[in-house]
Amino acid sequence: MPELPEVEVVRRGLERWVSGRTVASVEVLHPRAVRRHLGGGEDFAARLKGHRIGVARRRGKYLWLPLDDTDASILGHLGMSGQLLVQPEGAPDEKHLRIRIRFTDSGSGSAAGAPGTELRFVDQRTFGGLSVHDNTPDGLPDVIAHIARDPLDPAFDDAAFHTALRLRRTTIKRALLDQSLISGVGNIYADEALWRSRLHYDRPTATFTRPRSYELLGHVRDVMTAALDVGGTSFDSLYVDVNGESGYFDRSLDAYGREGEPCRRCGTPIRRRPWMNRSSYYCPRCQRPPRVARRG
DNA sequence: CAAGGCTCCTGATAGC
DNA sequence: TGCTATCAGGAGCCTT
Repeated sequence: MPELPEVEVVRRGLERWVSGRTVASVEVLHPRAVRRHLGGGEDFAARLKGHRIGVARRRGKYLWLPLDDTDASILGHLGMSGQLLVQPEGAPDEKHLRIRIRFTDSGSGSAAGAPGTELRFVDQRTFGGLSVHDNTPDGLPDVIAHIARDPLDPAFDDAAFHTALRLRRTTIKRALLDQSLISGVGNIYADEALWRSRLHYDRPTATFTRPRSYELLGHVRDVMTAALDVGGTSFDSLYVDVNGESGYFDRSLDAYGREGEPCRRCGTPIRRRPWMNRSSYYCPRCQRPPRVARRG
């Protein structure tokens, strides 16, 4: 389940292995993988062919590859199970291979004799996908203009985040998952940051003081940075980075997925609660529910 | 306009 | 054995 750290690992892999290469051909093997591309698979392929890939960029969980000499980019989202793999040409197709992108510097067009590589989008659950969009004047694909900056972005405005949080009439975990308020945080890192902050997921955002908001942001950054340092999180074999290497940050999680296991601070068994059609993991002792009566 | 619920999808797993 | 139910969940879209 890729969140910001995992997507950043992928972005770095793309920058290393894909940026600067020119697209020779594109194969779309599953229409759902390009469903955000309004022109369909054929148009997607046509928009890429012959264009050189610029430096890979990322905002939150979105990443994009600018197409040089155009005002457009390939936008990608990994969804739940998406992978961008750089594979040797001729390697057996993955079971859930959705899109294949070949480059001019390999295969039959290769001047060197070395086997070339291709970029593959592999996605079991097909929540992710690739598409081409025009850029805004800021160089952002237009369809993600509503996505907020992420907490690792140097231009992220902590004070504005606190102000926005105070104005919301919602609870803290919902706010953390709202990509128009702060991007890159998913269910896993939300639970981890809340555990570190000793905050219950149902605490109303309107109760947040500035120090509390800042402390939470600090923990969000710390847990993401720690995950980045070990190359991303992996809970099953679905997530691997751009070169197919799994992360292992899941061994360092304190709350997520630890139902019944002792809290690493106080020993109380971690609880799992159904929440918004998913789960929230928290320590019932360290993260006390708000006193305010909850509806429902 | 904001908030919250629904839905898309596949595979692993549990229960009967 | 084989079926069904449940869970994983990001984010666009729709309703209230």
